[in-house]
Amino acid sequence: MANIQTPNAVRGTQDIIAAAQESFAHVVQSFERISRYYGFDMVQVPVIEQTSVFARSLGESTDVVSKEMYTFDDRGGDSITLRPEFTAGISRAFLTNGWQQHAPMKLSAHGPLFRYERPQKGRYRQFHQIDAEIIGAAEPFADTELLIMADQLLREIGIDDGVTLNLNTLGDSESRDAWRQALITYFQDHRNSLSKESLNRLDRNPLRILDSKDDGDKKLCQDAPIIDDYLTNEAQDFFARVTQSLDTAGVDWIRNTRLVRGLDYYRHTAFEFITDRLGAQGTVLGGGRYDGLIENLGGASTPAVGWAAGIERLAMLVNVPEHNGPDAVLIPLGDRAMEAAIAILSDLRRNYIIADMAYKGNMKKRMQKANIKKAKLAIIIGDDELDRGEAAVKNLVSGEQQSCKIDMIVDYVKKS
RNA sequence: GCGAUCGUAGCUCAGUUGGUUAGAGCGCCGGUUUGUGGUACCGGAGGUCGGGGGUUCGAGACCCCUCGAUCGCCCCA
Repeated sequence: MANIQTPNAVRGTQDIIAAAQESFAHVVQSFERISRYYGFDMVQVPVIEQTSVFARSLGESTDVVSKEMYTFDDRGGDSITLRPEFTAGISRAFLTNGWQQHAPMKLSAHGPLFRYERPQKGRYRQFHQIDAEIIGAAEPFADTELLIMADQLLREIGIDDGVTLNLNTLGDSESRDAWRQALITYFQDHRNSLSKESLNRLDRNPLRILDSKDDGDKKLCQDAPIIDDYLTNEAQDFFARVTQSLDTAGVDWIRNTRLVRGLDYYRHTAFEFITDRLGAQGTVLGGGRYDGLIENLGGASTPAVGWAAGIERLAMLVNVPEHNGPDAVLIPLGDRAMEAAIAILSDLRRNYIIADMAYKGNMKKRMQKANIKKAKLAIIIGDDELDRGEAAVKNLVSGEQQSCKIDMIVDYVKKS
């Protein structure tokens, strides 16, 4: 062997097989199915976008934009960014393709995202999300529909009992700005008791202080102004209609007045489905309304709502039952038998029977292989059987063995 | 970006205050069984102890650097 240092996988990336892959696929498949039921169209959007797509929409001062994006100049000198989230790219697609004509549009997507963060459990540099957006709908029903859909998804993948829907409103721009100002004033007055991190947040993202895990901050937040006192009548009404519809639909939720979202574009409804089973990475699905985003990208004022969920995080909570082994494993012995086995194997598979072949080693090895794969039947073909036009079929669960005409094997396997 | 813990065989781990040829279980390969799996018994292969440097007569163990993982902060899905 050449003395070459094998390159490692890039930090924060992972290779997913076996049970983890099963769980991952289960989440994606459930999402695809459910999004069809809810009338969403799947979209594919690029993994790379012009950097400005994200810089303008997420907010220049957010952590995602200011220090977590994979940004580089391509060979033509354009600034390109690997998408750190879906919403901005989908909004860009909405504008550049003239999809306004289809509004309101219900779109869903899934795929890899990239953020340059310190990896830990449930947090990776290449990670994957499922994503659902409704663009061009200002009605509270759009918010509700997305939440009902999220709730159904979590139920269907079987993790709803460990996850709680936290709901809040950030109000319209007017409410949000007034509240934000009141918060700044309040925290300015108490800046001596703020933690170092929160002092930092005071300039960049004061709403986030409400999310602080520092005990001193938490205490301070109890008496901080809450959004309810700053909501306009319209904003109040909007939120009331969302919560009422959720109750109508039987979706459980709790009000969390300290829930704010990290990205600048959120207005009105903000929500997170939170679990305590993933340590620091408790948010499993999150989103809200982003009425201002499309304008930030140079489009006409367009209301929109959406959410995204981390596939890895969901997959870690999911319990996928071990899938069955093949219905049959062929065990040919000798060259003639091999040819016969290829014919049988093709025949089985064309009849939608899960089948495989053990073609290495001696008889014992091949039987072991069939056993390890958890096959129901082993179909043994040697020269003796071949001469009689038969195969020996052994039931690996009961241990019983019978012979079967080769042209009857498909029927035989189907019946057992 | 900050703090803590960790990194020994394919996997999970043991390795005493630094002391000869670094161990176990599982897995893998072979045999008991040259056409019959799961069980059992016997044998075997497999390690530059994450990487680099240093201290020492001697380093898997101690020190420094580096890479990676995990946990927390931060951030977020």
